[in-house]
Amino acid sequence: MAAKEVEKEQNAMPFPALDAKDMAILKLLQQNARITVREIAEQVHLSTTPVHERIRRMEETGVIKQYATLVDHAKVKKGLMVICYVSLKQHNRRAGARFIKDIQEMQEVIECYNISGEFDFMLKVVAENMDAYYDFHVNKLSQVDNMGHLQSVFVMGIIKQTHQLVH
Amino acid sequence: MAAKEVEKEQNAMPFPALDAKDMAILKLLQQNARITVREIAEQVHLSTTPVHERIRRMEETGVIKQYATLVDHAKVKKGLMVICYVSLKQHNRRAGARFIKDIQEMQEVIECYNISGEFDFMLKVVAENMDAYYDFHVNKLSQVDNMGHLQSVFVMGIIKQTHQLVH
DNA sequence: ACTGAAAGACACAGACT
DNA sequence: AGTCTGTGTCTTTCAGT
Repeated sequence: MAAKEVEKEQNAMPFPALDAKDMAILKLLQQNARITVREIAEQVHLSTTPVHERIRRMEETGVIKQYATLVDHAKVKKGLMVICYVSLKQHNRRAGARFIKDIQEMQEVIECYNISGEFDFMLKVVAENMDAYYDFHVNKLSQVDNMGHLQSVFVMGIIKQTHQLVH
Repeated sequence: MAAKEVEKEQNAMPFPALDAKDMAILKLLQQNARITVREIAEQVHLSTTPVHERIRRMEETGVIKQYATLVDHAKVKKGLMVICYVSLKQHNRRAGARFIKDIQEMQEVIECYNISGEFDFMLKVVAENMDAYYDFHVNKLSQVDNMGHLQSVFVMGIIKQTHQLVH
């Protein structure tokens, strides 16, 4: 398969509805991004050309966002995972945009969602250990402009972690 | 690259410390699981053989967990994301194990963590829409044995979502 | 551990049904 | 929208630093 990276405007194009064969292809790719087109073709009972064409189209239309390699947290010294809740002092557009920009630049923050409820954002943060997280919390996150309340919830165990949206 | 799937015992083997070249390889693979060995070799200033060997070793030792294809939630009809907090009534080992087994079988639950604080678990749930989530909440999640309190927080916007642990 | 070469497998494009 | 065929590129192995 090609070494070409998927980088498209995510919501730019309309896309035709995915049929059962597209879903079957996606399911296989989800589990193993490096499966060969041949192997997919065999399993979905097509030849390589249409499989190739369908994958190309799903890349183009943004159905496929990325081919990612998932790495063991602990083995790259990111053994601590923390869920962090944030509320801002002010809620105008400028303040929000500034916060978002800051968050996107922080390598420790691997996910950030705008959420309903008493807090404004939920962050997933990874760090080597508690010292590193404390440093991040006190010296980076707390220092962000317009920061209101902050609450940390520690992940003590990973029960399930998957990216399987298609079944 | 091979179409071989990575499926090893996650914590089974010891692994030698990763050096700077391993990290550089991991960084490239994280961003694009389908990059060619040749391209990696060029960028880290090695020939293909050692790159191939290093990747193979990181697969074996579980540093590389999976080559995954990441799919656009909305485009596969999983546009609604909900964070769901769960507390159990009883906290003995059997009750916990039973809950974990049930959760792992639910396709709607894509992540589940054991957490500190007033709740026992945090779940990330995806569904097509609010109706589908309501159905999941009332007819599946609430029905789980030993279920205590349940609280849902809705994701209104995705600010950041990455798997980049190595920089 | 690395380089370089060499064999076989693969992606990808083209002509056609 | 699909199968078949061919070309160039890639993975993967092996002998030699």
